[in-house]
Amino acid sequence: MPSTHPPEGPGTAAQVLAREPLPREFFDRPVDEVAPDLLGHVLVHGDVAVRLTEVEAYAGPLDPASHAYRGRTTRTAVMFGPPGHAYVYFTYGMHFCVNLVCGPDGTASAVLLRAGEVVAGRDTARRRRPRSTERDLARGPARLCTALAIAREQNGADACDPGGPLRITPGEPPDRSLIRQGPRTGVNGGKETPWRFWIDGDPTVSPYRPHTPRKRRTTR
DNA sequence: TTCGAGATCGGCT
DNA sequence: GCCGATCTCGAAG
Repeated sequence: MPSTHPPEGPGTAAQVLAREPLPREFFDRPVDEVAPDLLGHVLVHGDVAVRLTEVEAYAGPLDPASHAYRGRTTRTAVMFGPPGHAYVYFTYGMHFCVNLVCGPDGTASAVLLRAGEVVAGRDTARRRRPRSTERDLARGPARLCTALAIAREQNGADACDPGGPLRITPGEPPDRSLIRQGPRTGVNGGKETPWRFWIDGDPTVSPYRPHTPRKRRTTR
Protein backbone atom coordinates (compact mmCIF):
# COMPACT_ATOMS: atom_id res chain seq x y z
CA MET A 1 0.00 0.00 0.00
CA PRO A 2 1.17 3.53 -0.64
CA SER A 3 3.15 5.10 2.19
CA THR A 4 1.95 8.40 3.59
CA HIS A 5 5.59 9.38 3.72
CA PRO A 6 7.59 10.09 0.59
CA PRO A 7 10.64 7.81 0.46
CA GLU A 8 13.08 10.52 1.49
CA GLY A 9 11.19 13.79 1.84
CA PRO A 10 12.86 16.89 0.37
CA GLY A 11 16.27 15.76 -0.81
CA THR A 12 17.69 12.27 -0.45
CA ALA A 13 18.76 10.99 2.95
CA ALA A 14 22.37 11.40 1.89
CA GLN A 15 21.73 15.03 0.95
CA VAL A 16 19.98 15.70 4.23
CA LEU A 17 22.87 14.21 6.20
CA ALA A 18 25.47 16.16 4.22
CA ARG A 19 24.06 19.66 4.69
CA GLU A 20 26.10 22.36 6.35
CA PRO A 21 24.75 23.30 9.79
CA LEU A 22 22.92 26.55 10.46
CA PRO A 23 25.27 29.46 11.26
CA ARG A 24 25.86 30.24 14.91
CA GLU A 25 24.27 33.70 14.41
CA PHE A 26 20.95 31.87 13.97
CA PHE A 27 21.02 31.09 17.70
CA ASP A 28 22.49 34.43 18.79
CA ARG A 29 19.03 36.03 19.08
CA PRO A 30 16.21 36.16 21.63
CA VAL A 31 15.02 32.64 22.38
CA ASP A 32 11.38 33.38 21.50
CA GLU A 33 12.53 34.35 18.00
CA VAL A 34 14.78 31.36 17.54
CA ALA A 35 12.24 28.79 18.73
CA PRO A 36 9.59 29.25 16.01
CA ASP A 37 12.32 29.69 13.39
CA LEU A 38 13.69 26.25 14.29
CA LEU A 39 10.50 24.52 13.12
CA GLY A 40 11.15 22.63 9.91
CA HIS A 41 14.91 22.52 10.40
CA VAL A 42 16.64 19.20 10.85
CA LEU A 43 18.65 17.78 13.74
CA VAL A 44 21.21 15.23 12.59
CA HIS A 45 23.08 12.73 14.77
CA GLY A 46 25.05 10.01 13.03
CA ASP A 47 22.91 8.68 10.19
CA VAL A 48 19.55 9.69 11.67
CA ALA A 49 17.87 13.04 10.94
CA VAL A 50 14.72 14.53 12.49
CA ARG A 51 12.75 17.46 11.07
CA LEU A 52 11.56 19.52 14.04
CA THR A 53 7.81 20.01 14.41
CA GLU A 54 7.52 21.11 18.04
CA VAL A 55 9.78 23.15 20.36
CA GLU A 56 9.61 25.09 23.62
CA ALA A 57 11.54 28.21 24.63
CA TYR A 58 13.11 28.67 28.07
CA ALA A 59 14.40 32.11 28.96
CA GLY A 60 17.25 31.54 31.39
CA PRO A 61 17.61 32.73 35.00
CA LEU A 62 14.49 34.92 34.87
CA ASP A 63 12.22 32.07 33.76
CA PRO A 64 10.88 30.00 36.69
CA ALA A 65 10.33 27.05 34.36
CA SER A 66 13.95 27.03 33.20
CA HIS A 67 16.65 24.82 34.66
CA ALA A 68 18.76 27.99 34.74
CA TYR A 69 16.32 29.64 37.15
CA ARG A 70 18.40 28.71 40.18
CA GLY A 71 21.58 29.97 38.59
CA ARG A 72 24.57 28.24 37.15
CA THR A 73 25.33 24.74 38.44
CA THR A 74 27.47 21.90 37.12
CA ARG A 75 24.42 20.52 35.39
CA THR A 76 23.31 23.76 33.73
CA ALA A 77 26.78 25.10 32.87
CA VAL A 78 26.29 24.44 29.15
CA MET A 79 23.23 26.70 29.11
CA PHE A 80 25.38 29.58 30.33
CA GLY A 81 27.84 29.06 27.49
CA PRO A 82 27.85 30.17 23.83
CA PRO A 83 24.83 29.68 21.55
CA GLY A 84 24.42 26.73 19.22
CA HIS A 85 25.51 24.08 21.71
CA ALA A 86 23.40 21.17 22.95
CA TYR A 87 22.24 21.06 26.55
CA VAL A 88 21.31 17.46 27.31
CA TYR A 89 19.79 16.54 30.66
CA PHE A 90 18.61 13.36 32.30
CA THR A 91 15.19 13.23 33.95
CA TYR A 92 12.77 10.86 35.65
CA GLY A 93 15.59 8.43 36.16
CA MET A 94 15.40 7.14 32.61
CA HIS A 95 14.96 9.82 29.97
CA PHE A 96 17.18 12.30 28.18
CA CYS A 97 15.99 15.59 26.65
CA VAL A 98 17.94 17.93 24.38
CA ASN A 99 17.97 21.74 24.13
CA LEU A 100 19.86 24.15 21.89
CA VAL A 101 21.40 27.12 23.68
CA CYS A 102 20.33 30.58 22.42
CA GLY A 103 21.28 34.20 22.88
CA PRO A 104 24.69 35.67 23.59
CA ASP A 105 27.17 33.79 25.78
CA GLY A 106 25.91 33.89 29.37
CA THR A 107 22.22 34.40 28.58
CA ALA A 108 21.38 30.80 29.55
CA SER A 109 18.27 30.61 27.41
CA ALA A 110 17.55 27.51 25.36
CA VAL A 111 15.04 25.80 23.12
CA LEU A 112 13.80 22.34 24.13
CA LEU A 113 13.35 20.11 21.10
CA ARG A 114 10.06 18.35 21.80
CA ALA A 115 9.14 16.42 18.68
CA GLY A 116 9.85 15.84 15.03
CA GLU A 117 9.60 13.59 12.02
CA VAL A 118 12.37 11.16 11.15
CA VAL A 119 13.49 12.08 7.62
CA ALA A 120 16.66 9.99 7.33
CA GLY A 121 17.88 6.81 8.99
CA ARG A 122 14.39 5.45 9.61
CA ASP A 123 15.64 1.88 9.94
CA THR A 124 18.14 2.88 12.60
CA ALA A 125 15.51 4.89 14.47
CA ARG A 126 13.03 2.02 14.30
CA ARG A 127 15.64 -0.36 15.69
CA ARG A 128 16.10 2.01 18.64
CA ARG A 129 12.34 2.30 19.19
CA PRO A 130 10.95 -1.04 17.97
CA ARG A 131 7.54 -0.59 19.56
CA SER A 132 6.89 2.78 17.92
CA THR A 133 4.79 3.55 14.91
CA GLU A 134 6.40 5.72 12.25
CA ARG A 135 4.65 8.78 13.65
CA ASP A 136 5.75 8.14 17.23
CA LEU A 137 9.46 7.59 16.52
CA ALA A 138 10.39 11.11 17.69
CA ARG A 139 7.06 12.31 19.08
CA GLY A 140 8.05 13.68 22.49
CA PRO A 141 11.33 15.02 23.87
CA ALA A 142 12.57 11.72 25.32
CA ARG A 143 11.52 9.74 22.26
CA LEU A 144 13.33 12.22 20.03
CA CYS A 145 16.53 11.63 22.03
CA THR A 146 16.11 7.86 21.84
CA ALA A 147 15.53 7.92 18.08
CA LEU A 148 18.66 10.03 17.61
CA ALA A 149 20.67 8.20 20.30
CA ILE A 150 21.31 11.45 22.15
CA ALA A 151 22.57 10.95 25.70
CA ARG A 152 24.91 12.45 28.25
CA GLU A 153 27.88 12.24 25.86
CA GLN A 154 26.23 14.83 23.60
CA ASN A 155 25.88 17.41 26.38
CA GLY A 156 27.83 20.47 25.28
CA ALA A 157 28.18 19.31 21.66
CA ASP A 158 28.44 22.17 19.16
CA ALA A 159 25.49 21.74 16.79
CA CYS A 160 26.92 24.41 14.46
CA ASP A 161 30.20 22.54 13.91
CA PRO A 162 30.17 21.14 10.33
CA GLY A 163 32.51 18.34 11.41
CA GLY A 164 30.66 17.41 14.60
CA PRO A 165 28.48 14.31 15.05
CA LEU A 166 25.48 16.35 16.20
CA ARG A 167 24.37 19.10 13.81
CA ILE A 168 21.36 21.35 13.28
CA THR A 169 20.89 21.74 9.54
CA PRO A 170 18.53 23.77 7.33
CA GLY A 171 15.28 22.07 6.38
CA GLU A 172 11.91 23.11 4.99
CA PRO A 173 10.42 25.84 7.20
CA PRO A 174 6.64 25.53 7.37
CA ASP A 175 4.31 28.20 6.06
CA ARG A 176 4.23 30.93 8.75
CA SER A 177 0.46 30.59 8.91
CA LEU A 178 0.85 26.99 10.17
CA ILE A 179 2.96 27.93 13.19
CA ARG A 180 0.96 27.77 16.41
CA GLN A 181 1.89 29.02 19.87
CA GLY A 182 0.61 27.96 23.29
CA PRO A 183 1.47 27.22 26.91
CA ARG A 184 4.43 24.98 27.62
CA THR A 185 3.90 21.36 28.48
CA GLY A 186 4.52 19.77 31.84
CA VAL A 187 5.92 22.78 33.62
CA ASN A 188 4.75 24.41 36.80
CA GLY A 189 6.23 27.89 36.82
CA GLY A 190 5.77 30.35 33.99
CA LYS A 191 2.60 28.72 32.69
CA GLU A 192 1.42 32.08 31.42
CA THR A 193 4.27 32.33 28.92
CA PRO A 194 2.99 30.75 25.69
CA TRP A 195 6.36 29.57 24.48
CA ARG A 196 5.52 26.19 23.02
CA PHE A 197 5.61 26.38 19.23
CA TRP A 198 4.44 23.72 16.82
CA ILE A 199 3.43 23.09 13.22
CA ASP A 200 -0.34 22.96 13.09
CA GLY A 201 -1.76 19.71 11.78
CA ASP A 202 1.53 17.83 11.82
CA PRO A 203 0.92 14.30 13.13
CA THR A 204 4.28 14.12 14.88
CA VAL A 205 3.44 16.96 17.30
CA SER A 206 3.07 15.48 20.78
CA PRO A 207 -0.36 15.60 22.42
CA TYR A 208 -0.64 18.47 24.88
CA ARG A 209 -0.70 17.33 28.48
CA PRO A 210 -1.28 19.78 31.28
CA HIS A 211 1.06 19.43 34.22
CA THR A 212 -0.07 16.67 36.57
CA PRO A 213 1.80 16.59 39.84
CA ARG A 214 2.97 13.07 40.42
CA LYS A 215 1.24 11.29 43.26
CA ARG A 216 3.34 10.58 46.27
CA ARG A 217 4.71 7.06 46.08
CA THR A 218 2.62 4.94 48.44
CA THR A 219 5.16 3.53 50.82
CA ARG A 220 4.04 0.16 51.94
C1' DT B 1 -10.00 7.20 23.74
C1' DT B 2 -8.86 8.67 28.32
C1' DC B 3 -6.89 8.06 32.77
C1' DG B 4 -3.76 6.54 36.46
C1' DA B 5 0.20 4.67 38.19
C1' DG B 6 4.84 2.66 38.00
C1' DA B 7 9.49 2.90 36.52
C1' DT B 8 14.06 4.89 38.21
C1' DC B 9 18.03 8.20 39.57
C1' DG B 10 20.59 12.67 39.50
C1' DG B 11 20.38 17.30 41.10
C1' DC B 12 19.20 20.21 44.46
C1' DT B 13 17.45 21.82 49.19
C1' DG C 1 15.18 12.96 51.13
C1' DC C 2 12.16 14.98 47.54
C1' DC C 3 10.80 15.55 43.02
C1' DG C 4 11.10 16.22 38.02
C1' DA C 5 10.72 20.25 30.82
C1' DT C 6 8.50 11.78 30.55
C1' DC C 7 6.94 7.35 28.57
C1' DT C 8 4.45 3.21 28.60
C1' DC C 9 1.14 -0.10 29.73
C1' DG C 10 -3.12 -1.74 31.42
C1' DA C 11 -7.85 -0.92 32.84
C1' DA C 12 -12.08 1.28 32.31
C1' DG C 13 -15.55 3.76 29.58
